[in-house]
Amino acid sequence: MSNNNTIDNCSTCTSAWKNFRHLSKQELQFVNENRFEASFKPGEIIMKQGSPASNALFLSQGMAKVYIEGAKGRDFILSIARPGRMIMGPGAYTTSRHSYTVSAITKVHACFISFDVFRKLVKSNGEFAESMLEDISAKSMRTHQKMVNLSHRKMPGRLAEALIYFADEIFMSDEFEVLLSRQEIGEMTNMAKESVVRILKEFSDSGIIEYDSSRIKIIDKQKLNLILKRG
Amino acid sequence: MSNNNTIDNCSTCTSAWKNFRHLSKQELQFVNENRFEASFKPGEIIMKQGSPASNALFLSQGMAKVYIEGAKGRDFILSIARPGRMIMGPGAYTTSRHSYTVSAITKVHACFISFDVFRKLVKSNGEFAESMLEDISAKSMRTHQKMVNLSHRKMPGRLAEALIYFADEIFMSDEFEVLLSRQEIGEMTNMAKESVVRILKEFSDSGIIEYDSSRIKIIDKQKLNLILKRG
DNA sequence: AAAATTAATTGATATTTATCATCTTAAGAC
DNA sequence: GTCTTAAGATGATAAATATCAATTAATTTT
Repeated sequence: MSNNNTIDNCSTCTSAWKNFRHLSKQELQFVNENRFEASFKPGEIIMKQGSPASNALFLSQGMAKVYIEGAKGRDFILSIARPGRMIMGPGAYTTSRHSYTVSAITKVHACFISFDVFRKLVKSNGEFAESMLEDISAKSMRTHQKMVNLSHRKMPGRLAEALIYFADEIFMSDEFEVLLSRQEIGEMTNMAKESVVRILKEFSDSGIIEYDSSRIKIIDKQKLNLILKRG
Repeated sequence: MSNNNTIDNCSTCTSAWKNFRHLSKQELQFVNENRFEASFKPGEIIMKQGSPASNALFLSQGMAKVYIEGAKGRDFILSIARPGRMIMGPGAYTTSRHSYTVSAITKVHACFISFDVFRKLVKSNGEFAESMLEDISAKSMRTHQKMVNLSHRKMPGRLAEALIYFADEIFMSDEFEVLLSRQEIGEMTNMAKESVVRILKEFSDSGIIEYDSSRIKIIDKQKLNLILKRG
């Protein structure tokens, strides 16, 4: 009764959020009954900054970019979203507006879970509430780290950080197809697209990476980590 | 039974955290029984990054700077803490280490509340758990905003932001004694101390502010807001 | 109050980084 | 497949910003 996209049930879903382990069968069933699915093509917007934050988002397939739309049309990419992670901005508990935009960078299959469900579970299930705090705290921690890194490091350090982020946390491999344009890598590292191109070339010239347009391979991770450390 | 420093009880404390309103009398009493107080002189460290995160911190008097100690001794000031706000970094729910350092910039009287108390209350009181999420979300929101601002704005915009932050959120007046050195203002806005001096002077020359070393008065807030908007 | 230390200021200069213009290459559209 | 458009690459230049060196206030210590 399921095609290759539709998800039968949260309890059997392989991409289910790990924090759901704190829910009882009944609670998980409650979640299951209050979710809906949708598919997106690359480039499509899944969640729009400023729109009412009525749902949390979970990807079951594909990847998306999470970004803040700043003034004058300048975007700031916060992270790349993948299955298994909750996508719920701080707006959910403050302004009730999405605090960032999420758009698909591959084909995406997504699950929306009503925020009312979360609210209810947080109030009634202490373990779950705590796990929510843990999740949000972990994100906050990364944000702090990222802010300091952006502020204290020069371009090579910032780009090195992004490459290591791709390799270790997104693609789980030292060789990968970036999916982001140079422009977008710049929006992640606070660099002009031309600077991304130039420093990528520098890295290539000094044997740290090899690349062929969208395919990047980290050759000398030690050196890359050194650049990261040095700033 | 109380000198000018000691606090009798959370229920009568004028600086008590507003989220404690979600607690029952018994729960508030529980908090009250598990807190301890301490005083600090300017410059003293109240909470040290990396040390075990066993307590949440509340100021009952005075102000402190909250900062991340980055690599190579470079600090990054996140915010100025004042009474009425909870000071608990994301480390509390993740690494169990303080994720930043807090040090007094005036005489400070502070209240430490064991983190176990919070953990217990979060699990047993859904309203309180929700209010914790709200508090943390609001902080996270600001952090996002700050990160984008630091990345997208040039120095005048960043300094304008800091001045407006001081006036509107810290000193509640357009004229104030900064308390932070030029160096520290730089650590907040990601500028070299010399650049802080120069842009402060620019603002003064164009009639936006007046200043005499540590005392700053905002004359033309409209223009300052314009600089903020323009970036 | 004199001495010593620290912070603020200023000017000169070097570094970092963005912008602009142009060209090339790759990817879609028909 | 050719045309069109978007992305990538490169060099030249300008703008933003940090660093260095020197000087002048402040502040603290003695």
